[in-house]
Amino acid sequence: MGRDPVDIAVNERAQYCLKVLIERYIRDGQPVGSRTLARDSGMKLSPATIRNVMSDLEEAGLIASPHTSAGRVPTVSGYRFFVDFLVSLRPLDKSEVQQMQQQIAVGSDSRALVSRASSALSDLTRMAGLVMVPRREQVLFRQIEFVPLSDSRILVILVTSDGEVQNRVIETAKRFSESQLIQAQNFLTSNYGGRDLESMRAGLLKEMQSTRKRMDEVMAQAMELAGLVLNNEKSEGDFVLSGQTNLMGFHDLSDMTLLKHLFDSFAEKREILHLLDHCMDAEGVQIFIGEESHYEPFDNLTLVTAPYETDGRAAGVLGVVGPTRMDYNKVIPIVDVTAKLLSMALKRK
Amino acid sequence: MGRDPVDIAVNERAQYCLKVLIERYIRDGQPVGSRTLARDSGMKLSPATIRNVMSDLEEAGLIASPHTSAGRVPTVSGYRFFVDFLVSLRPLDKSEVQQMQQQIAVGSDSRALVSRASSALSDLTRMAGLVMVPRREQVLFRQIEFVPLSDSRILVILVTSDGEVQNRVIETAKRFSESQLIQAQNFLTSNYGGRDLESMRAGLLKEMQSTRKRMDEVMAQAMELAGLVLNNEKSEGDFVLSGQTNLMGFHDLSDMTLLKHLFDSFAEKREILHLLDHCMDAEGVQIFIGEESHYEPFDNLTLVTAPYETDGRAAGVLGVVGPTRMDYNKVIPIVDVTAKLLSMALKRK
DNA sequence: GTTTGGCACTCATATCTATAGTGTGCTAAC
DNA sequence: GTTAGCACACTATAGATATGAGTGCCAAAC
Repeated sequence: MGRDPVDIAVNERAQYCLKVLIERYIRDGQPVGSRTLARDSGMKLSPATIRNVMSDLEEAGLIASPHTSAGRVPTVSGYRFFVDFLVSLRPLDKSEVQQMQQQIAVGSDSRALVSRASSALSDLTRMAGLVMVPRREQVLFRQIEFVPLSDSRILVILVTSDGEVQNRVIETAKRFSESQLIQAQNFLTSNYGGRDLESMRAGLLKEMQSTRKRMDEVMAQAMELAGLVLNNEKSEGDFVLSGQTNLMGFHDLSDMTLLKHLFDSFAEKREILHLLDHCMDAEGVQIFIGEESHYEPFDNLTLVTAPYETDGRAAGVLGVVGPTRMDYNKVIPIVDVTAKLLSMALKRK
Repeated sequence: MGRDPVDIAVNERAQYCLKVLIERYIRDGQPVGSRTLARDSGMKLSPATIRNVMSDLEEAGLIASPHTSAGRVPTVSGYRFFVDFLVSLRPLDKSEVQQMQQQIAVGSDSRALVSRASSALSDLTRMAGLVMVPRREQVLFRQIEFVPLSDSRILVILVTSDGEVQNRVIETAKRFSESQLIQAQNFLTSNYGGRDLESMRAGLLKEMQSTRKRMDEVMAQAMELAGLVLNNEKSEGDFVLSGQTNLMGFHDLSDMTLLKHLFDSFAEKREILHLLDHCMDAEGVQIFIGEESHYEPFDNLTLVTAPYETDGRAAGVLGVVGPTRMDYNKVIPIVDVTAKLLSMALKRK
């Protein structure tokens, strides 16, 4: 890996060369040689001089050559240095923002919002868009309904503050009368309405333990039912993915086997959720270049994320996935703005 | 295309050769030559004789050679002849069926059932599984609920006989009181409960036209709301796809661009639904080989479908998608059995 | 008339070779 | 510190050549 990139060896001129080199490489995917770099840089230096500079950069581990006589390409450290210190972000123009705002803000439930945000991300970046659904701690319990389907089957509908509906069919041992069910749902709604799902779940558990004996059988069952719904698979979180197929267009990602692994891991979700969870705490845009994510299917891919919030509290994370050689200047602002727009769209509830 | 495949030229021996050739080609994907075919066929014939037979088969348009000096590969007509007359279906063993039955039958709502059937298909065939969700005509309206979210936003929940829940947030111009909403949902539930969604939709439309003037404002709105939900995107039908990435493993399907188109068309859904619709009427397993589907992304792919039913009436279609060179002997029974199992699982409701 | 062996021919694939082009590293001069 | 020049390394490309699989056809055998 060489020495620390921010080494004395890498002076301002070298940094500028790195910037030009990376931008050039991002543009057309070819290793760039000293000749082209000398021309591109605009500085009045001969290729030979540039070669010395490039040699320094290679020494510092920021660039590398695929083989003896090709130009140089950025290494992961090179990209890292670039996104940390050298990017010149290209802000979206107002019309783009407006269009996007419109696209996202066509209100309704948060699920639809999230889904549209994801589409917006993939459309704008032409890569894969990724939006985590709001974490449960942020979602308040509003109402529960029990709908009898047959003697032993009950449909439980859980409505949350964001207009989201979760439902599940449950098999019960004994039969409940209509009035019993109504009684149960009134109890739950009045006792837990307005609390967030996590605390509701905890409260239910506690209550069930402490009052197991003397509690009305129906109530106990109702709580159990509600508990079942809350134990939903989604409890670990979930995300919406768009534009997965966009990744199939990139020449950089032409290895079918690797791409298959990637897609499988998108479908698997678990590991990726784990990865996204990590980004919740961060302040703004966060970037994982290649192996930095420590998640094998993302090798030679880059993940750009940003957290979004509802009413000032962190609610989730969104981002895009694309080849390491992506247009960071453009992508970073897009992710940033999308997160902000989504936060705004989720606010007025 | 040559003459009609069932030509005089293609006698019994030739058919047998075709069968052996196709099974061999399916096994290892290489064009098969006269030499190997002579050995494989088991008949005591020299390669030279086989060459004559193959020449006849080529004449009939059932096989072709990629170039002058390769073996022969089946054409679409060849596969067609094979699946129509030559397949020796390899029935699943009891344990497989049982395992599958178990996997599918873990009751609950039809959506989950459909989803598990799709997974089963893709797992067993190692290709992509496809299950259309039951058509609306087969689904009965059970209950509707209006949940006020804010002054102008109402959550509409529609419960159907199969335990399926559709929901949608609706913006209304004016505010409704809680009791008005309850009144509306009672009206709808008692008037339309037990009818299928299509007839409910039609009935609502008619009612709204004939009684527009003298109808209670709330009822009108309620009907409009219900109508909105019924006009759901899903009204055209929907399907669940599994194991899409399985298709990325096949050497036959290594063209990334084509695969991208295929995946995009899976996401698009419309055209594929159209295709599946066509298979509803058929009796048993139906097969579309390559261009037979007349749907471009399916060129050099094969779609094997079978309709399934609920309570004796056709309800939907399921199937698998894979390379034309698939193991028909195995796949056809799998699709057949899955359809039957799904029909059984949907029955007891 | 069906089957077979023999032989010439075709074409894809692999291997080698030559060549051109690109870009580097090093050294010596400015 | 910068530049020019030169030898060297490596890739990519094309052409030449060989190899091998498989066909088509014909004449002889069954």
